Amino acid sequence: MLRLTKKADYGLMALKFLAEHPEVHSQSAKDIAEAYGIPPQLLAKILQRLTKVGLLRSHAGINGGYSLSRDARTITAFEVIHAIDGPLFITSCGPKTGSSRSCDLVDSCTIKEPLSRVNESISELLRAIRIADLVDAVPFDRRTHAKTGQPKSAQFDRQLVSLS
Amino acid sequence: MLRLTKKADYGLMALKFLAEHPEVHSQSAKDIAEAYGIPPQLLAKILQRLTKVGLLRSHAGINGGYSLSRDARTITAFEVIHAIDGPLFITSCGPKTGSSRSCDLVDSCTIKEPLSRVNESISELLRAIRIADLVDAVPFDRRTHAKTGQPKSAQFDRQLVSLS
DNA sequence: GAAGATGCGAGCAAGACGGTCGTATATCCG
DNA sequence: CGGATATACGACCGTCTTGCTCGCATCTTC
Repeated sequence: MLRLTKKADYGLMALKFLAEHPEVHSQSAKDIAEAYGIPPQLLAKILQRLTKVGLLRSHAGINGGYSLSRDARTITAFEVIHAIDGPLFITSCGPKTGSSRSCDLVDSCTIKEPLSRVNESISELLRAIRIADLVDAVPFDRRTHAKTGQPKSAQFDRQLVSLS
Repeated sequence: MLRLTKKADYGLMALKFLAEHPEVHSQSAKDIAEAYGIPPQLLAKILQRLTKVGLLRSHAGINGGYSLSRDARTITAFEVIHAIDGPLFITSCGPKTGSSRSCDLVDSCTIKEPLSRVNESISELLRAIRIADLVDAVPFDRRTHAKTGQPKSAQFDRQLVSLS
């Protein structure tokens, strides 16, 4: 499984949408939701959460809506996912006995430590992906014919290529 | 969350346990479960699934149990997770309209394609980790003092270091 | 044939997830 | 002012997943 939630998907899609329309001052949650067929009220709540963590700026009132609070090239997928889904642990047992329900085999779980390094790697992977990268992305079938001169995000490609 | 299930954790722990005790011909599910405080019946089902995909060999009867069907250095974490949790997709929408419930915005999901590359990267990451690597793993605080001459799995370290 | 093991299906409680509703509040415009 | 449009927020709810148990059949050794 290892999949992220629909809410995180929606959040990323919304940020991408905002990044694609920089000329519009602010887009309402309803507008974005209709563009993708997302339940408007659900998206609204997601955008509110993204606003609370400072990724978005909100503006109420007529012609109000949301806008990116930072440049799309500085917002990482990790931030978005973390804001919506909370901290990600590949191990089922969280690292701390804090707020999260720590499983009862914290001491006997011999596998948690080596996998926490994988966890860190995935985090770094997501930290290397920025909203701007999603905007520039090209479908696979067109990718082969794309002129590769000066890609927008060299680090993004390097990260992925080095692993495949 | 992006975490793998407890079942996958249990499966990896069990395989690691088997890899750590190569001298014993076969360990029963009950023995392994007691070693880690895992519900025996649940672990039994997990091991049965791992047997069905060919990662384990089972033997019924008295003094029966499970044993690795291949060398621990050839079994990847990806195989185990895939066998237990099924295929992993970082996007909430599966790639095919097949068995899995494909979400209704397959066409409007503009984010699925770029993230599928991340998905592939994570797969490669897990494919690079073998059960033998889990056995050799050393806790972090002891890791700094460990003599690094000839590590057991150079590729494992290289993969992780290159990302952190 | 009894004991100890796997194989397998059904079932079940708790929680997560996706989504809705209602209401309060802020802002713009006429 | 007052209506229209938007965000802010909490409560709620149905459904699916997850973790786990139970029961029974089957296999194998002593």
